[in-house]
Amino acid sequence: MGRGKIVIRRIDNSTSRQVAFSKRRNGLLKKAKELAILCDTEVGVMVFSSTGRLYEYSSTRIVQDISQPIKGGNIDP
Amino acid sequence: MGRGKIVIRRIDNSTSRQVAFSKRRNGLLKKAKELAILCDTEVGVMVFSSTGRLYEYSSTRIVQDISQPIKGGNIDP
DNA sequence: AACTATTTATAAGA
DNA sequence: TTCTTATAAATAGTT
Repeated sequence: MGRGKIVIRRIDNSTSRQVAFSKRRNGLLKKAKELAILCDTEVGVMVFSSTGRLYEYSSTRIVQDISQPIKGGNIDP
Repeated sequence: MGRGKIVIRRIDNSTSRQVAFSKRRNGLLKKAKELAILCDTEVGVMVFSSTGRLYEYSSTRIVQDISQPIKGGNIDP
């Protein structure tokens, strides 16, 4: 999908790899969102950069939901 | 990316929605794998069909890893 | 499931 | 890093 065909293999050049990461990460999250909306399904995507930064998408608030104390539960007294 | 442009909104027709789900789900998983390989990063994708079936991709074996007892740990004595 | 016209994503370059 | 553009790739509609 670009000026030239590429093979799917680790990009050696660090700068090129970073640029590709930024572009493709955005593309992946966009696709995930489209899939969830168009097909009315649950989709979750997690991407970690090499520096450990998290980029994510989820069609529902799974993580946020459990971050709240459970009423009458035994996790957060 | 097709014969006609579409708007990103739930596909009403059940058959069309199922077809789109199959095509786009595959596309998303492919993209996730490409991102992980090209950019040497950790990527995880989960997709649930409307019937609850799971389709997933992960660049590393996060879930499988913790399914094994931790040596000297306190989880599985 | 296969086919293709088109749209979309994106590689390379500025 | 952001914008541009040529081209590869994904996919919508069709068969």
